[in-house]
Amino acid sequence: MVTSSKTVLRGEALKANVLNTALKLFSERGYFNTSIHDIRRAAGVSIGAIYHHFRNKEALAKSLYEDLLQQMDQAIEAACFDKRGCLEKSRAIIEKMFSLTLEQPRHMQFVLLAQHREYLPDEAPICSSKPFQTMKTVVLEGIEAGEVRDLEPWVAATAMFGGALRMMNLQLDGALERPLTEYFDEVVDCAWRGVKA
Amino acid sequence: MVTSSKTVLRGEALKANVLNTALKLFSERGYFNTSIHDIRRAAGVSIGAIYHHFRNKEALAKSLYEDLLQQMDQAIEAACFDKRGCLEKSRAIIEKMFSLTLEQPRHMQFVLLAQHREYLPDEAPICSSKPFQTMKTVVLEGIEAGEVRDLEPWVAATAMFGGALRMMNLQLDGALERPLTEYFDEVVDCAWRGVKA
DNA sequence: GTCTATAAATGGATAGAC
DNA sequence: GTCTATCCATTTATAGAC
Repeated sequence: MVTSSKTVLRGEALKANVLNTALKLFSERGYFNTSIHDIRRAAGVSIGAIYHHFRNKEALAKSLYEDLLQQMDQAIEAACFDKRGCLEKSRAIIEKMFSLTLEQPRHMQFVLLAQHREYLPDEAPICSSKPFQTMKTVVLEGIEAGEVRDLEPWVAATAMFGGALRMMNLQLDGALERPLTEYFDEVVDCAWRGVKA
Repeated sequence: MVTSSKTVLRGEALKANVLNTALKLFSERGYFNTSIHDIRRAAGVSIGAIYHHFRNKEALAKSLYEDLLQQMDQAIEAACFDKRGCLEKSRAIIEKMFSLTLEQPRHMQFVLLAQHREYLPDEAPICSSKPFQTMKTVVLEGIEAGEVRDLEPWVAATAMFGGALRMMNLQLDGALERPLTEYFDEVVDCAWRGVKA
């Protein structure tokens, strides 16, 4: 994905390089601590090239954010595609989110932790984004199927996934001694005991 | 707390007014979308007065952040001071955090959701702050007392409080139809079923 | 499509009067 | 302790050559 700085990129390849570089910088230092000049320098391209591909800095961030949200949603949908039942689907979702947090911490940092509304004023809150809707739906179907107790939908969803999301938070903050995946079974077990019928 | 703009404040009263104004703007628009000039205008004071009381913008934010964290910790400690047992203490903590979220959403937004390390580089991650340590300790004591299952400490703490924290998040994002406190009993019930011995 | 140079504005911070 | 005026660095974005 990261292309040698010797190679002179053009067109779509250059655009992809800008996106990768921007994601790296945004997730490491934050949106406001990253200037267009920082991206220009790190990507080895010119200001003009960046503004040719993106209307402004905000559009660049928006493109990144929406791409990553969509990728995350596809990963989650794919993970529970062949699973049946609320517990199995929830397990698959948490397992996938945990592995993504370990494999692509920057992506997850940028998507989950950043306060996007500070620089993307028109963006909906992350809790109403597709991946989070998917999680809520899985739990709702569990209630209808009688696998999950008849709880208020938001309560049921946060009880099922809230602990896992906090653990991802801890991993990204460097608070955990062992890699996230080693806590997986206990996390799912606690959440399921909390909501199961 | 908010003083009339007609009143000309001086000394500590002026300083307090600057802090209140800064908190309001930081929590509404974010740290980077708030300039010193914005604070000056909204507080009805001069740039010079602000820089007399605070070394720079970062020191102002740091003062706010640490004050609020301490207030939150005191509120939590006070809430479970006279309670006995992990369940009762956890209930009291969540109840207090829920009411704070409703009464002082800006404070909680600034303390819990903002990415402080982007502008306070030397600050520890929020998960290692005093209030979060208190929550973890309460659960740990529950394990030692045999009230809570023998879980990995981080898992136990996130299972007990992760759902509640997500619910606070939803409230602050305006996703909930009813006020947070109405979900209280179900939230605590789910969390406790997840961890109890 | 990509480059360099530069415009235009903003923001943090200081100086010095009162 | 507070004020006004101003400096200087940085940043986003544009213009125009290649």
